[in-house]
Formats: sequence, C-alpha cells, structure tokens
Amino acid sequence: MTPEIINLIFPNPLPTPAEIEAKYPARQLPDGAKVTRVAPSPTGFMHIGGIYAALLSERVAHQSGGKFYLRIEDTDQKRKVDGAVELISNSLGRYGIHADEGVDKDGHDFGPYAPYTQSQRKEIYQAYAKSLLEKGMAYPCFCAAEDLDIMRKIQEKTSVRPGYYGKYAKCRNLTDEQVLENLRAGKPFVLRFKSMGDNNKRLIVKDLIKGDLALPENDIDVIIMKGDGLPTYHFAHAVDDHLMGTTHVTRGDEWISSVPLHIQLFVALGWKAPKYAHFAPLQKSENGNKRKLSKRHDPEANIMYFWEKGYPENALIEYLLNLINASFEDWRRNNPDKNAFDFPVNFNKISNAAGALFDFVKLNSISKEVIAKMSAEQVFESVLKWATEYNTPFAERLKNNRDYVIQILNIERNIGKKSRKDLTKWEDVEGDLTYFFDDLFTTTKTEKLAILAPLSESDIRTIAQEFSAVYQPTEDKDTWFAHIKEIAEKHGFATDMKAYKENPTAFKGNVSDVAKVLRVLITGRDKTPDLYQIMQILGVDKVKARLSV
RNA sequence: GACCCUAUCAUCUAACGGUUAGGAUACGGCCCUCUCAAGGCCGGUACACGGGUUCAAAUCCCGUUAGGGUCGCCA
Repeated sequence: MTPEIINLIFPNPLPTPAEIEAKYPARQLPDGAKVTRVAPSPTGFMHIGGIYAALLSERVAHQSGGKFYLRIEDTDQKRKVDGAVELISNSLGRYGIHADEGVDKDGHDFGPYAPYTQSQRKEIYQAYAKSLLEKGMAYPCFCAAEDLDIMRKIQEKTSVRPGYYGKYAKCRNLTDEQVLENLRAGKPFVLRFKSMGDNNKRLIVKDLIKGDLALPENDIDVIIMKGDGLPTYHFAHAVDDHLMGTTHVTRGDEWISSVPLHIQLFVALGWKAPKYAHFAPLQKSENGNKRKLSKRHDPEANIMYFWEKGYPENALIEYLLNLINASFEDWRRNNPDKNAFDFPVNFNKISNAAGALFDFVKLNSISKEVIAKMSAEQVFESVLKWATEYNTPFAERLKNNRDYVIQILNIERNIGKKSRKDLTKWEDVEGDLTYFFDDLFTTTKTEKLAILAPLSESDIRTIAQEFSAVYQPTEDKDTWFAHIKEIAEKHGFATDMKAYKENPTAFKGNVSDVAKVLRVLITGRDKTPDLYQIMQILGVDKVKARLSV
C-alpha cells in the first residue's frame, strides 16, 4: 500500500502504535497473577451465562492475586441499547462480582487502561489497522454486502467452503491504481486482514479447559474494520486484550473455531496471545435434546428472572460455582460457614463436557440450604428488599409488622441441621404468612370442615372448646401437648401411635387428628410449621377467637 | 456440506489402565413425629454402540451413532 492510499483511508492523524504502547504499559504483577475480563455487549439483556462467565473469570483472577476488569463491547452500534451498561454493572454488583477496572453504572471509566468502552477506542484500533496496512497485512475491500451474499450462495451451491479466501478474495489482489480509483470515487470499503494461513494445515492450541485442540489454520481474509470505522470483535479482541494485559481469556466455546484467526492476529501485530479457556454454555433440555439457554425461549436465561422470583444472590452464586467445579459441594460440606467466594475455582476441574443443563431442582435445593442458614432478621431484610421492588403492598405489610414477621420467620430456624428448609425464594414468603393476619385469613368455616372431614362438626366444636378452655399462652410445649393428649383420650382418640397402628379401628383416630382440628381451625391448613409456636406468636386472643366455631 | 468439540445414574459430576464404578440433587422405603418441612437410616438406577491395543479398558486407539458448536460489515 502506498502512503497515498493509506492517507486516503485514514485522513485524520492517528497516534502511532509506539505512542499507544507507551500510554498503556504492561502490567506489573507478581508471577502467576492472572488478568481476566468480562466483556459483554450492551444489548439490554443480561444472560445468566454472562454471570456464569463473569464469576468464573473474576474468581480465577482474584484467587491468583491478579486483576479482573469489565469491558463494554459495543462495536455493533445497531444492537446498542440505552441503560444496558447500567444493567450490566448492577447485575455484577448484585452478585458480588467486583471489577477492579472498567466502567461503572453511569458509564464512567475507572482504571489505568481506560477507556474500557470499545466505541471510545476507535483511534486505537485504527492506529493498529493502519500499521497492518503499512506492513501489507491488511487491505481495503470494496465488495458490497450484497455481492458477498451472492458469492456465499454460489459457494454453498457448488459445495465449496464459504468465505472470503483464495480466489474468492477479490479485493486482495487489487492493484494500487484500482484501490486509488475506488477510494477517490468515494466507494465504501472495509479493511480486511490478509491471511497467510493454510486451511489444510492444523494448528495445535492448548485450551485450559478443553485441552489440546487441532484446528485448521485460518485462511479467510476477515474484516477487521467495518464500514463505520469500528473494529470487528476479532480485531478488537486482539488489540484490547493485548493493551489491557489480559493473560487468560475465558469465554464461551462458540469462539473455539475463531481461535486460529485470533492467534494469527496476535502474531501479525507482533504480540503474545493470551491463554484461552473456553467453557461450554448453559443448556436447556427440550424434547429430549439439549440446547443453549435461549434469550428468546427461556425466561430463566434472563438474570432478572431470578430477581423477580427472589432467589437469594448467594444461592445462585453457589449453584453456578457448583456447575463450574462440581467439587464445590464437597468443599461446602467441609466449610459450611465460609463465604462461597473463598472456594478455590480450578480451571482443571471445569467439566469439558458438552454443557451443563440448567437444573432448577438443584438450584432450589441449594437455595433452601442457603436460606436455612440465614437468621430471621436477614431473611426479613431480604424479603423486604425483594418486596419493595416486586410486591409493594407486601412490602408495606412487612414494614408495619416487622417484629411480628421476624418472629414468624424464626419458627424452627437456627436449630442447626434440623432447621426448616421450606423457603426456596422470597416470592414464597407471602403465602406462608396469610394465617398470621386476620385480613388475609380468608378460609371459610365450610372449607375448614371439608378439610377436617369425616369428623363431625360437633366433635370439632367439642375439641376446640375443650382446648380453648385449658389453653394458657404461658404454658410450655409439653404442657400444651399434654392438653391435646387429654382431649384425645377423653374422646376415644389414640395417644399411643403404636397402639393405634396395631388396632386402628379401636379408636376414633389418633392424637394427630385432634391436633389437626386445632391446626385447621387456627390456620386453615392441614400442613403448617410447629403449631405450638404458631399459637405463641398469634397470641391467645386470636387463638381463642379462631377456635370458637 | 466442511471443520471442531463432546459422550458415566433422571440431573450435575468423580474416576486419569486394576474401584463391589464414588458423591450430591431428585426419586422410593423405613425411623422420628401434633401435620408438613427438616433430620437419621436404607435402597434402585449409569460407563452410547462396535471393533481393536493390553494380563487387565469407563479410562488408550479406530469406526459408528447421537448431541453441541463454527463457517456474518453480531458478538
């Protein structure tokens, strides 16, 4: 390329690569420190896979004493959405995934390698594109998108490998005169990388997760700079990850086939390529097949789904950690009280399988464990925070009944292994509270009698009245239960389960049927947590009122 | 179509040439028990298939099959 051509392509002054390198010197980090990044596109959609990737990268970096940063990949201006950066930043923050450098929720840069938003790095990419042009490793291409479509169709029809390479790379061999002519005519153009690769040769790439990969060399003259002057992903990846000192690139395995190209780019630019770690994306089971969790079809692909349902952030983190390294659950068993972020994530232990199915059953189980370990106060605060955003009337009720609700949440809580595990997400809480509030307690007498069938209404009334007469709110649990037993015995219910089981017809029922009468009258349900505690919290007046039928 | 990756219980996975193929979740049973949940104990279920190599294969090699991915001026 003649200087004249290059000046026509880049008429404005650009920094030289040397100037850029001087501005962004290499990092000074201890041996073994890894530098990773998460590099989402601001599309306004936060995929759960993005959290997975960020978590993995962040852990790997920080556990090695390195750096983790956030880069916004917005080179596709068409897909850019307002508020997307804020969403990304908030999402990461919510899960405790903190970047050392990058962009905050307002889009402000922080860190020595700023700007971290690709659209603001245009000059940098152009400077390197220009140097490639000067070295004869890139060239302008004037093929229109429609021409390329036609070419691709012909290639498909004739069963030729599609792409801009070899004899199909028409603009690769344009003479300087032809290029000048096109440029002077103002023809739109892109910049292509002049590939020296041979598709028949294999490149062995060491992937930290997948192991050795034998990939065909890249021989396609990919576009490195688009018509709008912004780089494509591939070129931006090479430039940014070099300048920002990324040592380990963790990304989805859909990028594997681009690795030869990327390595070529690093070589062409005279840089050392980072180490790659390609992980399989989260999958979804459908009709017996697995497929990638899809933004369009699967609500749970959107991280907001978990916010709406009220899954504790910790639960999701623990679940994802469990997918990253299955040894997490052993670690958790041995370290029940440690922060999940203390778990040592290990590249070598990442499954290299086809991709894990996102499993709600497992998530729920983990979530129950996480919530069971929290104090009633912590649960209350979390539920309140959730409700404030997703259920305002409920939030009001919580605020007005703080101590009362905490007492309720404290039933069978903090008793070690045997703690209640019936809450999987904050959304569940409201339904469990209904019978503690008179205005929400709407079970009718008919409904209660139906649950209690076949016991007669007069039997029910007798049991309720007799219990009501002896119930003392100050009594301890044993006394409380002794009352129930007395009533049971008096009316022909078994108090000894073994006796009842041996000869059920000799009794009207057993003591649990008597308790059930009280339970249903007081709560409208036949399944509740500890009735004694419920009565304690409800208070003697409410208890007796509900028992008077 | 070409190329790449992958293949162990229902699910996530352990195993790195020699194990009664282990764990967790889910499921079933029993115990405990005022119901439920929890907890305790017990249980069933897996090396995709076919060839090799080897004294020995889930593990190594080849093929088949199945699944996933890539082949854009999207990332």
